Amino acid sequence: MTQKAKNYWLMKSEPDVYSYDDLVKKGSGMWDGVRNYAAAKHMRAMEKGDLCFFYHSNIGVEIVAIMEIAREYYPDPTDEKGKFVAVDVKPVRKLKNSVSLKSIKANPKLADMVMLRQSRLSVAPIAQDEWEEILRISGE
DNA sequence: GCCAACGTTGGC
DNA sequence: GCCAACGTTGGC
Repeated sequence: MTQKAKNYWLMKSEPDVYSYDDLVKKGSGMWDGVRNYAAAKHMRAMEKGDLCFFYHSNIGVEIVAIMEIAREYYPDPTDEKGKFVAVDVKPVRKLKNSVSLKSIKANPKLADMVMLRQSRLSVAPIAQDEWEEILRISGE
């Protein structure tokens, strides 16, 4: 049974630390280690079944895949102070073609994306029309 | 490796 | 509660 996603997100990871292929290998993953209040706020708003782009920062610098929120937020076990949260994710599929930051910046429809306005934010919301535009660019 | 952007910390 | 100093992120 497929649930319709209510919200769309984007999460960044450095692929030499944790890549989409690592997530596929494991089957599912815990998204932990976020130490930024704005990012944590977004994670708290995530609902099971929401879809999320997997973005590779530093190496590649592109959106490579789609994943799904498999479990809503819970206290991040790696945060001793108990302030931050983690969510569980599972892979959905790789994009047919990765969407580079360059092509996002070049697209006027994507100029207002949160990830461009706040480039250092590791977890960002995506509007539905932005989501669809990125899928279109990726050749889906 | 550099540097801009920006979040966090700590003194007052 | 302000703000300067500092640390971190992430693109290039």
